[in-house]
Amino acid sequence: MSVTVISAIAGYDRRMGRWEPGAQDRLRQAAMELFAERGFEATTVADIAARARVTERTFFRYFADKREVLFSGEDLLQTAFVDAIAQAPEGQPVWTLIHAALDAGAKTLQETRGREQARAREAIISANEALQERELLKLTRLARAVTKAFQARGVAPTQARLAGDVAVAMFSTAFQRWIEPDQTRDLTELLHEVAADVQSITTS
Amino acid sequence: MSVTVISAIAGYDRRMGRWEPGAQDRLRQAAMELFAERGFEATTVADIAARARVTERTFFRYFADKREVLFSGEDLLQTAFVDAIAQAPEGQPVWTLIHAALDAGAKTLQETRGREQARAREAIISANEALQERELLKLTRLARAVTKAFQARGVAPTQARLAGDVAVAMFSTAFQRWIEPDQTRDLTELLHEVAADVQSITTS
DNA sequence: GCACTGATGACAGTCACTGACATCGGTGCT
DNA sequence: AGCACCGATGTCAGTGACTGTCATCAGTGC
Repeated sequence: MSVTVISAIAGYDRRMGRWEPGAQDRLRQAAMELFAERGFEATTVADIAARARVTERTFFRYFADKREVLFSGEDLLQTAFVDAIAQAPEGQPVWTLIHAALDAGAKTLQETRGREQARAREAIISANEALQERELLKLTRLARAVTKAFQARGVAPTQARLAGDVAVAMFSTAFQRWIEPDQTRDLTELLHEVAADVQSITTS
Repeated sequence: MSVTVISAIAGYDRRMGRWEPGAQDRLRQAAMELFAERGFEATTVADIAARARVTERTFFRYFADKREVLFSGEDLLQTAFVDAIAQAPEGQPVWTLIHAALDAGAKTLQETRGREQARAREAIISANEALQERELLKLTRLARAVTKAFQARGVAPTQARLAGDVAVAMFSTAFQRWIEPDQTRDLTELLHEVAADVQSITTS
């Protein structure tokens, strides 16, 4: 991070090596800036590459496609969910495990990104359908990973799938409320509220 | 339908008008065939257009993009869900309304497509990530429509959102089981099973 | 010195998608 | 009949995302 900032401000000195290091980080940052300034569609990959002082080809060496630059490093969240489920004591009900996973996820999210950065990112994503599609794919992968973690604990396939979907729905809903304007409450607190809401819905 | 088949078999006679009618249906059918034969990526829009006896440009007049040709006519499902919620008697709990919406959706789905056609379509979609993304976007739109319908009945925003997500998760899960090989049970029956599973999960 | 590696550049190519304009049967009006 | 207009389609020239392939050359180890 500090390297990127310094080189971006002071310029890169060729004596330091053949190429300025940190190309991937520069690309990520350039993309975020340009998407925020002009929007996703109005930004070309060539624009991003130019701002990051590399070629377009290099962009595609680091990111599978133009959208992916906004979605790297979410393995952390998945790991948090899965580990929380796998490491919980034996014999606990599914609902308790979902709670544990959600709390672990909230903790990871708040460590990884602050609320303001999360807002900036969501503003970009919500302005573009293609980006929403990618986010939904990532969320579904998360849900399936949770499903797999439940199945590993012996939960029946259908229940495991539903547990994954419900957990992710709860997390997304709480997340949306967390980044609302003027929202000051903690993500964990909102998650507990959401959990109560789910229970009140499924009780006829 | 009969028009399409007849013209496809017998060829089109120019005396019948300037252009062979039913271009959109021909495009849909050509796309399904080619995606099933070669896969989505290995099929170009030019291929589809050629088989449907139109130009590539005409394809894009009917479908916003290459993926969309597999996802038209989903409004019916959404309408079924929303109407079922809107038209239910006053004072019923959310869980009962979800049941009603799901049953209406199941009925619509079984009328629109048979199980075999649903299987063929899912086989194509599950073989390609980009198509999965589009399907997830459609499902999320469905969930949001359900959310809106619940809000219109006075359900609080957060609960309404969760209700939409849970309803769609239940429908997707039951649908997946419905199209499993050798599955003979009815979609409605599977939905009721899934509903019981959700309740058992959310009960600690 | 010297071979080798790994990150990058250079460049040509494919394909999804778009805008602008041309074409010409059908339809209705006079 | 003649004529003007409409609407579905064709034609064509783009732009931009993404890919395959080969060249380059500082650093590294021997």
